[in-house]
Amino acid sequence: MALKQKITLKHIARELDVSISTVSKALKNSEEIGRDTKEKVQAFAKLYNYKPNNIAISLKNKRTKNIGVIIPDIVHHFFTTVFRGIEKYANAHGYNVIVCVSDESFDKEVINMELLANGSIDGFIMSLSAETQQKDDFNHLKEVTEQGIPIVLFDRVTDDIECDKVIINDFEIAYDAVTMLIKGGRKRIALVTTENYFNVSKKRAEGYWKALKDNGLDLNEDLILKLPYTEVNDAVIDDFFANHQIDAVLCVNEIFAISCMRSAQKKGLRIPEDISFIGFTNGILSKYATPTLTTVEQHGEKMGEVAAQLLIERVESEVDYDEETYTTEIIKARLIERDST
Amino acid sequence: MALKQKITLKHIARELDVSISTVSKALKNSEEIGRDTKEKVQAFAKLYNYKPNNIAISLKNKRTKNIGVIIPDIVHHFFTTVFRGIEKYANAHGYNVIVCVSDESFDKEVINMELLANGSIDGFIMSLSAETQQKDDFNHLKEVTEQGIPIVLFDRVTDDIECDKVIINDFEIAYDAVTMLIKGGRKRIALVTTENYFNVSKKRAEGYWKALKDNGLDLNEDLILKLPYTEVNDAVIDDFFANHQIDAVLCVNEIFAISCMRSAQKKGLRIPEDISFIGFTNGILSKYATPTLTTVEQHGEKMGEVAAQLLIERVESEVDYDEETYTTEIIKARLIERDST
DNA sequence: TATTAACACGAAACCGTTTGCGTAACCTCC
DNA sequence: GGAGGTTACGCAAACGGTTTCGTGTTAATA
Repeated sequence: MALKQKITLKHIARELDVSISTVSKALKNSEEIGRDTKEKVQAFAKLYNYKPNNIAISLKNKRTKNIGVIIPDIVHHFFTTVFRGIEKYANAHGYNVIVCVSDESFDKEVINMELLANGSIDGFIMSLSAETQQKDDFNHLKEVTEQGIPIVLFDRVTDDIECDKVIINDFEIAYDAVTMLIKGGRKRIALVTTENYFNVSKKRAEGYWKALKDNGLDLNEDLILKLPYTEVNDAVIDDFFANHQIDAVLCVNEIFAISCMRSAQKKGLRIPEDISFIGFTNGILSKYATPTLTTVEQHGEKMGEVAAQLLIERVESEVDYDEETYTTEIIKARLIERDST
Repeated sequence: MALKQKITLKHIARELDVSISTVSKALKNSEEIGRDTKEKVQAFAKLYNYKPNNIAISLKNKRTKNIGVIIPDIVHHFFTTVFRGIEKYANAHGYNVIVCVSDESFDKEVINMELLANGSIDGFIMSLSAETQQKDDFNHLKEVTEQGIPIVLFDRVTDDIECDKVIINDFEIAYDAVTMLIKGGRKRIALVTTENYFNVSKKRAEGYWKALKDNGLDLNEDLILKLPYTEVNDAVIDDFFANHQIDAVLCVNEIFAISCMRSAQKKGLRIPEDISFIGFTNGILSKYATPTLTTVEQHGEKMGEVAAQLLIERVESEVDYDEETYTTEIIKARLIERDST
């Protein structure tokens, strides 16, 4: 479809028989331009609904007012809430958001970043894909930062890259959750988690261990179930519950928690009388499960807002730090108690 | 943060002592340029990792390779799946996706569209906000199409705008769902829906009516519950179930369905023995509810792909139709039977 | 030897804006 | 009446590419 001619400065200039620069200045209400001319130009521009071309301005300013967001998955409650926070803050500050989904794939992450890094965006907000964390390869991030494009990492971060970061206090909140279970009289507390290369899972596991230790409980490796993040295999979970004496479970996400609850219920256990459950991510599932699930609210929207704020501030700061100083913001998670505990 | 100088054609040209045009052509492997020069330029470009500036290309081509997506909500299973489809297809065809969330607000929808329409995108894919449907005001869409920017509407569409559309067969699938309930022996079938200004809800309601009528059942207005789309008020639902004899419920979304199931369960009804439930949107809730929910799979991802395809084809078609001919693609929904029926 | 075609490259326009600087025209004041 | 100061505007470069057309050099042909 051929675009119909949008009106440009040139058209206005030709029509009013003045120069392009005069039109430009007149529309900006420049002192340089005479009263009459300004009024004439502004009236004409309004009449024909002139809007400056963003692309041309981007080229001139070397600023696109676009933020690139790269997340592993969009059909995922936590990421969507973070995204909402980003979008909200960005929009309120005149920025648009370009989203790319890495689909947990290293290659897609690389490709997406390269695509966007060629002028399309002023900076990145991202959460690392599973594969990237597993490979432990962050050269694509390094290249981007070396080009002077700022990155803000959230949730799934890495120490290998120097940039602003936004995370939750995974260790502490897991510690608190397990401590709460113990205070409630639970002794055989299971942990259902993903592989360790997930930074966050690792920290949550450490919080779990520490809480057990601090309360005089042994760390029983048998009570730790590691599941692939992709597909929940109910048989494995059923097996786990069949072969272990468990009176409480900490799960690193909602789906794991719900699946475990179902398995326990199938086995005839009563929740929370016989067994308690705590999950991560205060999503729709936790709220509507039967029984409702006690869970860790990660304040995703807040994370997104903070991430966007950090990025925009850095993009707009004209200062060129000799020794750049990056901050890591920690969003305090909160335990929401419901019927599963 | 000051951007470090990215390498441009000009740099390469100066360095190799050739003209900018030669460099440009050499990198495009133009026949015009000699073998030696080409190799020299290409090697140099590779060495310094030259990548053309997207913005400059956009300005020249008047094509951004960006798609603007405007949806009412991002923290919503259906919209995220559609988005995933859009993103997937778009990315595979070299397009990026800029997302704006209207938040069900007319004003935000207008502002977002105006912002993006000034050169940032080649076309829109959108689903109308609740407020827009309620106000029945589509001038912002008209303005955009009159500028020659194509729009593809999905799910929440309007007849007032001539453009490509992607919808599901809401009427038929609601008809089928209710018919199934009737065949299962249900007689007092409730409909839990939103206000009528939602195009889709209206069509679903019509399917519901038709199925009742075709099977000799009376349409009982008492058995229709209209809820606000924003917040589910459990008290209202409890009230509804307390005061009506109901043996089956068709809900226009997942949340309504789950909320209703809980209310029925509270009342002591057994699902599906005493009462059956069917919802719309095959999301995470339907899958993990107890009992699992029979639901209408809308194939959101497919919708997204089709929408993206329609848009991209229109954007890339050079033809300027005298009488533009628009298509409305209907994605066939599918009933997924689970334990609630 | 003069004509011409092929080759390899550069100049310049263009996309739409912004902005520093130059300058014509008028005014003012001594 | 010339110096100096405003005022109001235009020119041109710049952002980073693409592309059309022109041209100098060489080699093939008449």
